[in-house]
Amino acid sequence: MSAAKDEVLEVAGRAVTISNPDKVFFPKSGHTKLDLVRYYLAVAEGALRGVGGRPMALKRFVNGAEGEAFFQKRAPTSRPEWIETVELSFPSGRTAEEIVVRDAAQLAWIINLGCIDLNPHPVRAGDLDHPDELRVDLDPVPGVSWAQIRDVAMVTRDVLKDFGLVGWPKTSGSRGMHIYCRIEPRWTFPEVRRAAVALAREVERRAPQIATSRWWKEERHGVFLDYNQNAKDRTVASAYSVRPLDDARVSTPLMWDEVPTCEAEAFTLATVPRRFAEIGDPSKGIDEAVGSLEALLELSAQHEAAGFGDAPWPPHFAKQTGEPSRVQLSRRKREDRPATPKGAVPPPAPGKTVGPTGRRRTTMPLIEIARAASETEARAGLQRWRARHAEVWSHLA
DNA sequence: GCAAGCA
DNA sequence: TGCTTGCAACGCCAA
DNA sequence: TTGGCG
Ligand SMILES: [Mn+2]
Ligand SMILES: [Mn+2]
Repeated sequence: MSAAKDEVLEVAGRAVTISNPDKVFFPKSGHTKLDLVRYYLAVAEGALRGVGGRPMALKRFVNGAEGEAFFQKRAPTSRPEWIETVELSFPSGRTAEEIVVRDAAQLAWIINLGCIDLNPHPVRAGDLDHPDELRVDLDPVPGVSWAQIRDVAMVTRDVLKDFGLVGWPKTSGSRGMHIYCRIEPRWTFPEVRRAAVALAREVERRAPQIATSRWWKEERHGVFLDYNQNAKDRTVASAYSVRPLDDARVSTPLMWDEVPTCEAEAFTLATVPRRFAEIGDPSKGIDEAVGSLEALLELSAQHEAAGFGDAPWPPHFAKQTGEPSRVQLSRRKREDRPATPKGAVPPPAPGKTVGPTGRRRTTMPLIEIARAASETEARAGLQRWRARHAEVWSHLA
C-alpha cells in the first residue's frame, strides 16, 4: 500500500469513494482493491444482468481474498440514500434489510465494502416469494476431473431442453459450473426446489457414472447437482463474480459450444474484461428465454408415485412435511438401514427402452469402429458418438 | 470497512 | 488526532 | 453434545 488516500470515482452520475484503493486484495496475483472495482465496472452490463433487482447477501473480505470473510445480510446503516434495500423475512420471524443493486454506482459501492463475489437471491425485489431463476449448481466431489463436469453440464443441457427449459451455463469460478434457467415467477421456493430435485435425479439416471443427486457427501460420486441451493435464503455467486482465490478467477458465462472445451482457469479478473469487450455477454438473452417448471414438476410427481419423494433439506431448515429422515446412511440406526441399498433414482417412465417391434433395444452406449471404411471416417464417427453420449465419454479411462 | 469510544 | 474495539447470516435435525 | 451441509 503506497498512498493511503481515498479514490473518488464518478460512476453512473454519482461519486463513489473507494477506501484503501491500493490495498492488495489478491497477494498471489497482485490485484488491488481498485483493480477489483475497475474490473466490475468493465463488465458492469453483464454483472448487473446477474444481480440486477435482486436482494443479495454480502460476503465481505475486508482484508482481501486471503483474509477471513464474514457474511452480512443487513445493509450497513450508514449508506448513501441511493443504496436501495428490501426487507426479507425469515421463518424465525426475524427480518433483514438487504441491499438491491441496479446500477454501476451501487455495484462499485458494495465492492468497496470488501465484497469480492456477489451473492444474489433467485428472486427480484418486487416478488420475494417467487423465484424467476432455477439454478443448477454442479459441485464436483474432490478429485473429479473438469472433463466430467463439462460432460455433466452437457447432459444437464439435454435434460433441460427435454423439459422445455433453456439453460445458460457459466463456470462457477471455483471448482464447478452453474446453469441457470429463467422461469416465470409462478412457483414458490419449495416448488422450485422440488423441480431441481427431479432434474438432478433425471441427470443422474442418464449419467449414473458421473452424476449424483445425493445430499450426503459419503454417498456422492462424480458431480453433485446441488438441488438444495434452490431453497429459500440460499444464494449462489452470480455471473461475472470474482472468486476469492489466488488467481482471481471469474464465474464466466459461456456459449454452449464453448462448454465441451472450456478451461475454468482461463477466466480471471485479468482476462475476462477483454473477452467481454470482444464477444459481449453470452447470457445476454437470458431474460427473454422465460420457461415453465410444469414439465419438471410433472416428472417430480412421477418420482413421488414411484416411491421417490422429497430429498433431505440442509441444516438450519425446519423439518419439512414429507422430508425423509435427515441423516446419512452411516449414522442411521441399524434397524432403519435398508437391507439392500435403495438407489437414488427412480426408473424411467414406461415405454422408453422398448422399440415398436417389442424387441428390447440396446440401452447402453456402444461404440463401433471396426465397421468404418476408413480411419478418418472412424474418427469422425467417434466424435459424433462423443457428442451424443457426453454422459460417459469423460468416464472412459 | 466503519463508527464509536477512549487516551 | 490516532488508536482500539465491536460488529457484520441463516439457526434445525438425528443419534 | 456432536456432526450433518452451502
Ligand atoms: Mn457450487
Ligand atoms: Mn453447492
